[in-house]
Amino acid sequence: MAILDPADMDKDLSVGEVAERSGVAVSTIHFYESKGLIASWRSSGNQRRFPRDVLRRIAVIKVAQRLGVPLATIAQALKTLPDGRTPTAEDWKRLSAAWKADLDERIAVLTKLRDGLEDCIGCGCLSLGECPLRNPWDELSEDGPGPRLLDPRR
Amino acid sequence: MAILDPADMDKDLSVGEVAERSGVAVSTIHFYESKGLIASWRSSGNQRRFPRDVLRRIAVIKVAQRLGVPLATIAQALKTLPDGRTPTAEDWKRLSAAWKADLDERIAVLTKLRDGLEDCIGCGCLSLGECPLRNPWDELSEDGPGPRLLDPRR
DNA sequence: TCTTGACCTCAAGTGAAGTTGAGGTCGTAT
DNA sequence: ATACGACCTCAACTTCACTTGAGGTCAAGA
Repeated sequence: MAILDPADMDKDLSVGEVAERSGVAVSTIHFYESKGLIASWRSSGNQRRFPRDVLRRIAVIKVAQRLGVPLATIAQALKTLPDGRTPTAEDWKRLSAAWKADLDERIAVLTKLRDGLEDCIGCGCLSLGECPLRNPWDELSEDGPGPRLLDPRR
Repeated sequence: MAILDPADMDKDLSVGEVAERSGVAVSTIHFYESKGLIASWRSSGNQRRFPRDVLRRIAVIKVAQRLGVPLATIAQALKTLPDGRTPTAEDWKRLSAAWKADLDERIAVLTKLRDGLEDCIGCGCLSLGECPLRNPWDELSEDGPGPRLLDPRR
């Protein structure tokens, strides 16, 4: 099938077309479908057919991944949308704002870690109880019992 | 054996003692040894005995991990030390300075990502070619062909 | 008709950083 | 003498996000 034939512009997409247009591998698309992140119907010959908005869904997934959001969380977020619809601009605003908060948190943790490291490079002590890098239980990062935010790569 | 008997202060440590004093699991110590991060000799009864400086080595490993350095890299760094000695304050200064650069880089990437996201939350476009979040090939993070720094969780 | 290419399913492999379990040994306290 | 805890090895399992491979189907072009 010719790619980008103008007459086909509103037709659903095969898995290969989705792969080409979204930049992800075919196997990844299968995988996302198995995880419920995207959906397809089947042609008479049992081939997947994707509505065009799958491209936007994949875009959202990819951006969320760059933000460090795990696939399972992305899947959950997408399921909160009415009818499992593809995120509108409004939906995206809500989702991305939430994810941005996690990102902020992670940046804050890493920044504190860096500052602690800066203080510590000179001393070379690494002494337990004195060195802020040694035990994660101080203000460097709220750890210990209690709720835990998005894994800050501790 | 009583723990912390003053008479034993200069003896080598069993794996259980190392675990207790370093706060890592026994299985983790086995694992680190298998990866060449630490070393031990064996007692007459085939039990591991660790020189005391293993505690400092483990401290270095743990801090490096918090910085996001993969174990394989830590292992390599430790091997660059003469005789595979445990890092001195001077060694630590050198190693941690290098790792701090990676950390800085990661923070910079995440910060740019956040800024891009901030600009994008309002628009909700996610349009390829316009949205800075969509393609990682712009100044957001130097990708594409060429050397690649420490994986910025793309 | 035959071959090619895109597609299908399902199972298994990858790598990081360990954890868990089975089955066995060592040494000491009772 | 025996029980107990700490130790031993080795293999297999875990999670995440996929990739790879084997074996099979389907439709179109030469």
